[in-house]
Order: sequence, then structure tokens, then C-alpha cells
Amino acid sequence: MRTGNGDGTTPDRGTFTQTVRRAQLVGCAIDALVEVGYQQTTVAEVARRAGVSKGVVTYYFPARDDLIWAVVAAVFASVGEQVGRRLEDVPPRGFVATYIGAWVDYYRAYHREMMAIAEIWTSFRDANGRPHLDASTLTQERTLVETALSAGQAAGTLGDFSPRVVAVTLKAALDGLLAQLALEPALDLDEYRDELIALFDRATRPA
Amino acid sequence: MRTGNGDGTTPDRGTFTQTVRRAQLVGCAIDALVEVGYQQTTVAEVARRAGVSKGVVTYYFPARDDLIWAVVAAVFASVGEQVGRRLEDVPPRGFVATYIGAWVDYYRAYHREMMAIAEIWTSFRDANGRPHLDASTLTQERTLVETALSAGQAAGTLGDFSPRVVAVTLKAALDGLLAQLALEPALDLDEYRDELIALFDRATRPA
Amino acid sequence: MRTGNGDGTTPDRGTFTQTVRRAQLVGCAIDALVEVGYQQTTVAEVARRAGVSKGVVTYYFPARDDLIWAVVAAVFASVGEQVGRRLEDVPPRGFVATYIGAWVDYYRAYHREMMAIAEIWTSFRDANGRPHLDASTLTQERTLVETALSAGQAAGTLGDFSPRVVAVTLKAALDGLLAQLALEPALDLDEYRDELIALFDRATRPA
Amino acid sequence: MRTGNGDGTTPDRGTFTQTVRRAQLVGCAIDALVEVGYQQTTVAEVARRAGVSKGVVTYYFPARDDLIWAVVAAVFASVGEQVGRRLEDVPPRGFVATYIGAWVDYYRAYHREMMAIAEIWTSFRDANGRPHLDASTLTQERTLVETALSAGQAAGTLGDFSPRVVAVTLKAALDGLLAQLALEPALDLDEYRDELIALFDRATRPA
DNA sequence: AATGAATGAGACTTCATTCAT
DNA sequence: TATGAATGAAGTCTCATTCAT
Repeated sequence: MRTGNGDGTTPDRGTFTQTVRRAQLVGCAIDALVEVGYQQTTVAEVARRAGVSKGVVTYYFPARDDLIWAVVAAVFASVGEQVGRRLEDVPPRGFVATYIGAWVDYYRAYHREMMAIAEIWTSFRDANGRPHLDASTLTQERTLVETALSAGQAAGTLGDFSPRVVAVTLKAALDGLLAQLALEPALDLDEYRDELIALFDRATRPA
Repeated sequence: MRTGNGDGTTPDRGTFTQTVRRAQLVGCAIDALVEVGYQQTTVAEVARRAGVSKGVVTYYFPARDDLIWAVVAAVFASVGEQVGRRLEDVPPRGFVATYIGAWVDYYRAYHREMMAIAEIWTSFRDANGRPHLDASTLTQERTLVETALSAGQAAGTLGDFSPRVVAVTLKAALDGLLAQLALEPALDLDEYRDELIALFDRATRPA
Repeated sequence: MRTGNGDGTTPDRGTFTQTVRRAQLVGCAIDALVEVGYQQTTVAEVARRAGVSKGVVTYYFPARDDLIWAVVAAVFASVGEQVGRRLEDVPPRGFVATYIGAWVDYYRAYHREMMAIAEIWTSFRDANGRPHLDASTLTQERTLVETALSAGQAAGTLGDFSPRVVAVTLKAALDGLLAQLALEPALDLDEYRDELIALFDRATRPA
Repeated sequence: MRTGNGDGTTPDRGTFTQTVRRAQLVGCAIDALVEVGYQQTTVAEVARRAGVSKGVVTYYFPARDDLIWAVVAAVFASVGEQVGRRLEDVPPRGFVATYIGAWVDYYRAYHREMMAIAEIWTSFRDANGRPHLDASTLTQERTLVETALSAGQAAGTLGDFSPRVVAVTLKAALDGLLAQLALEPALDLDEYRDELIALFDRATRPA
């Protein structure tokens, strides 16, 4: 959706301002989501945090939902860059450690983004009350993990277990870390990561 | 638990109707929470599901929050009975298996209750946006788990790992199962449970 | 309005109970009016104070307004007995002193009743917002005062002034005392009364 | 007095519209208070009188109470200007006449405002039923009157009486006039004022 | 006579959204 | 682009009133 003035007189100025504003508003929305939760992340609250009028928010995001989707897109893009890239071309041998390490590094750098997504995950619904985001959103990621685990089993570098259960539990373990991090911000992430890697290593290595 | 409407006039008469109605409304609230989410679980929605007028809901629960708290109390009581009881006097040796088994059995019988609590968990906030329920609510449970794990390590029946990380991950694994169950209602719980027990058994047994 | 069962088996029992209950409810309504004001004198509040269920109140007073009218009737009756009687056959010479004295004595004995009436006076309205009680309610009383004052002027025992203005001011002076009494319950009524009598004596005596 | 809607974005723009709208709403609230009383002066009623939607009222006055307070502030300000100013630097000799004259002139010009305040006075309560405005609000005014009266007594220009009782009665006399005016709008205020001045002159001059 | 239960109208408030400037 | 103003839908809560028992 192009929203520039399109009259050709200010070639990129408008677009640049727009890009900056959008990013700013998305950032403020993330802050609000983290600090006061989905429900209280109102248009007015975001505008207040951005120091602009309510009209600005609806100018860039005609509906509140559009703003939420923009947050989702921004965070997913960032995850793709930071985490997704690190999971390409990983030998099955070290997959679990890499996977955990990638996510833990992401948490360290983008803790707020993850908490914002968690808010959206649980509270952003359609008119029938069904979540816009749910576990099916992660099918691709889980499939990647399952495939890697299965490959490891086929190669004999991993033991005998249900790839599905381990994949689900692996993701859940990282969610658990995120929740624990919210409760205990001073948590030592390096130590936690190493423990988690060791845990899943013992759980998945050959007998 | 005295639950009259506050007239304070007839201590024990009519209690039967009241008890039944309250239970019905709590049940309808649980249904609504599961099916349309916290936000859309309005007083009107609960009344509609119960087939009564909105006034009835506010008659029994003067404020909407009171109804939510009643759901919390009902589910916590049920968890205490079904799960809590099974965790008393368990030898450290079989603790993890018992713990997973107890929760999986609970999920089987009270799937809706757990999903309702999950809704409340994530969306029920105070005026500042802070959750009324959060991980600190589970401190007692996590402490129990950590204690059992530490005892097992001391006794030599369990290996070397961080009890904290395993406890957090164990709880997260069960949360992950709940989410997976919502996505895939036909999931074979017995099989999943056995896999999960095996996973944590490998992860925690002595080297 | 007779509300007894009328079947002749319990000749006066029913009526007696009814009379007592009505009086009790009127008394509780007065208490509520004084302590929490007209607006918060709800059916439930009166029932609570009487220690009965809400149904009892609506049984005796089908509409809330009926209860308010009953308070009005009760207080007016009491004023008629205590004040009205003392104003019959008073010689014009001492009318003002008698009038003030009668009302001050009434205030002393029935302070709550007066405050309740004051609440009703200001807040009890019909559907169009017009007060059910207003200054026209007092026309009879004011006429009595004006007549006495005019008679005094005709007899030469009182000076030259507008009977209307003095009558209005006399009543207002007593209202002012009531308000002052609410603010300052320890007020010395005898002293205040004597000052007031002296004030109006100077204001009305012949030049 | 800054009165923006809290966005805090444009300090001084749009203030004109806001000021006008606020004044209009306060005016409509005064009309409603006079014509249908405090209880029926609802947000919807004020909006209806202003010919705007309910949302406009809550836009300018987030809570109904804020609107009521705005009426109070407006009327008090007007009293301060019209009455307060005239009571500065009045010699004790003519104080009572000036005081009565100032208030009667105010009644003439701002009859509705006074009736609105009277509504608020009697019906605007806190959660415990205690009036937000009561006689203590007038302490300053009564003190002024008492001081002037005492000064007159000390100077020998006034006779022997209780300044407190006369001050209370003076205010009450003006309240009585207001009530009489509501009942009898065609009342000749000049005549009434002169009678009242004469009455209090006789009541307070030296023997 | 008395009660608890139920109802529904109406009030206040929040907030996403629209719109003229 | 940006803003303030305005709207209206929807939610929570209160409370007088009705009714079956």
C-alpha cells in the first residue's frame, strides 16, 4: 500500500517521512504492548507515547488492527533475519544447540519484541474470537525442526524419540525461558542456554 | 464460602439455587473464555450462554472481575484436588513421571478449564496493565518440583543438571502440550505422555 | 389503603404487624435519608437497615415513591402535632416569639425528621424534574404568619414592614438555623432561639 | 486554565473551539440543572440540549463529575467578579445594605446560575453521601460578614446582637429570596431588596 | 407476610473511527 | 501530513420492579 502524495515533486521525502513515522509508531506500539498489555495499547496510548495526535496513528494505520499487523510483520522480519538465517545449512549434528543458541541470542537483543508478540499472540483475535496468530503460524518452523531431528535419527547421530514431541517441547522450553525472563530480568542467559542445550542433548542423543 | 447477594437476611435458605446458578455461570464463563476469548467474554455473552438476562450475572457477581475470580477459584480448586493430591508423598525416584502423568490426566478431563485459565492468565490485568495471575502464582508448584529434583540428585537417583532450568522446562513442556492439544484435539495423550516422560527421564537420569 | 387479609380470622394482628413494619421502614428511610442522602436511599439500603429483604419494602410500599411519600406524611403529621398546635390561638403580640420557639423546639426533638424532609424537598421530583415538594407546600403556613403579622400591624403592636418579606425571611431564618445545626451539632439552641427572637422583635416592632 | 483533551500535542491551537464548546456545555448543564434537576442532568440530557452526541460531552469532560465541577467553577468565578468585588473596601456603616444589594443584583442577572448551584449544593455527593459543597464552602463569606458586623458594633454604629446569628440569618434571608423568586418569577426585586435592607437595618442598629 | 431470584431500563464510560480543516 | 473535534457502538454497573414460592 503506497501512501505517498505521488505528485512527483518531493520524490522520496514523503516516503522517507512515512517510513520513519511508521517505524516510530510500530516502536511505540511495541513499548505499549510490553508495558501495559494488548488491551490497553489503544490508539490514544500509542499516539501519546509517540508525542503525536491520535489522527496521526489512524492516518498511517487506518485501523488499529493494521498497526498490530505491522508490529507482527516487523517482529517476524526481525526473527527471520536474526534467527532464520542462522538455521540455514546447519548440520543435523549441531542443530538443537544452534536452534537454542539462535533464539536465546534473539531474546537477549529483542526481548521487548518477543514480549510484544506474546501479547499479540494471546489477545489479537478476529470477530469470532479466534486468534489471528496461533500455533499453526509456527508450522514452518516446527517442520524445520522435525526434519532436522529426523535427519539426525536417520544418520544415527540422534537417538530414538518422537520428533514431534521433542520439537513441540523445544519450542515450549524457549517460551518458558521467555516467561521466566519476564519474571526475573537479571537471569543469566548464557548459563540458562547452556543448561537447556545440555538438557536436550541428553534427551536426544543415541542410547 | 458464603455467597449470598449481600442482603444478609437468610443465611442458609436459597443457597441451593444460588450454588447451582453460580456454578452454571462459572461454567458458561469457562465456555466463553475457551470459545471466544477473554476480551469477548462479556457479561452479556455469559448471560446469553446461560439463557438468562444480564442482570442475573451481575446479581451473582456484582462486578465482571468477580466472575473471573470465581473461574480462577473453581479451576484452582479442581487442580488442587486432581493434581495436588497426586503429588503428595511421591518418592523422588518417580516424581517426574508422576508429575507429568498427573497433569496429562488433568488435561484429559479438564481441557476446557485449563484453556480458560490460560485466557485469564494472559489477559486478566489490573488498571496498570499488570497481570493478576503470573508465574509467581506458581512459585509453590515450582518449588515442589525443584525440591523433588534436588532430593533425587542428593540421593544419586538423578544426574547433574540445574533443577531450576528443568523445573521451568517441565512446566513449559506441559504448557506446550496444552497448546498443541488446542491445535490438534485428536492428539493421542497417552502416547504423548509416555514420550514426554521418556524425554525427561533421559534428560535427568545419572550419566 | 387497607392491606390486611380481611378474612376476619386474625382481626387486628395483621394490621398491627403492618403498622409496625411500616413505621419501622419509614424510620429506616429517614435514617438513610439523613445519613447517605436521597439518591443513596435505595430500596436495598432501607431493607438493609431494617434487617429485612428487599421484597418486604416493596411489599409495603409497592413503589419507592410510596415510601418517600410515607416519610413526608409522617413528618408533616408530626409537625402538625408539635408545631401547628402551638400556633393556634396565639395573640398577635407574641406570635413571632411563639413561632420561632415552636420550630426550635421541634428541631431539638426531631432534628433527623427535618433533615430527611430537607433531602426530599430538594431531590424528590416528578418525571419532568419538577419537585414534588416546594415552597407552595408552605403557602398555608406562610399565610398564617402573614395574617398574624398584618393583624399586629393593624393593632398597632407591630411596626411598618412588608408582611410577605418578613414571613419569607422568618421561614428562611429557621431553614438557616437547620443548616447551621447540621454543620455544628453542638450549637446552643436556646441561645440561638433567643437571639433570633430578639432579631425579629427589633425588626418588627413599632418605630 | 489549560483544558485540552490530554493529547498534550497542540498547546494553543483549537483552544478557541474548545473554549466555546466548553462554555456551551456548561451553559446547557446549567439549563438542565435548573429545569430538570441534578438527578436528571445526565450526560445524554446535556448533549441533547447542546445538539451534539453524548461523546462530545465526555470528550470535553471525561467524567460527568468534571462537568459539574466546571459549572461550580464557572458560577463561583462569576460570583467572585460580581459580588466579591463589591464587598471589598465597604465601610462597616453601609455593609449590610451593600451586601444585600450586591446579592440581589446578582440574582437579577444570574438567577439561573444560582439555581443551578443550589441543585449542585444539595445533590452533588461523594460516594459516602456527603455533599461536595456545603456550608463550610461559605466560611470565608460568613467570616467577612461577621467581621464587618463586629467592626460596626465596636464602632458603635451597630447595636448589640450575635454577629454569628445575624450573619447566618442574612445569608438565609437571601436564600429565601432565591426560593421565593423561583416560585414567583415576577417578584419586584427592588422592592424586596429595600424591604430586606430595612428589616436588617432595624434589626442591627443601636438601641 | 416474606423472600430470593430475575429482569430490564438507563446511566456512565471507553475507544476505534470518521471528518473538516 | 497532521490535528482536533465529533460520533456511536459496546461494555459495565446500578437499581426499581416483578414474580414464583
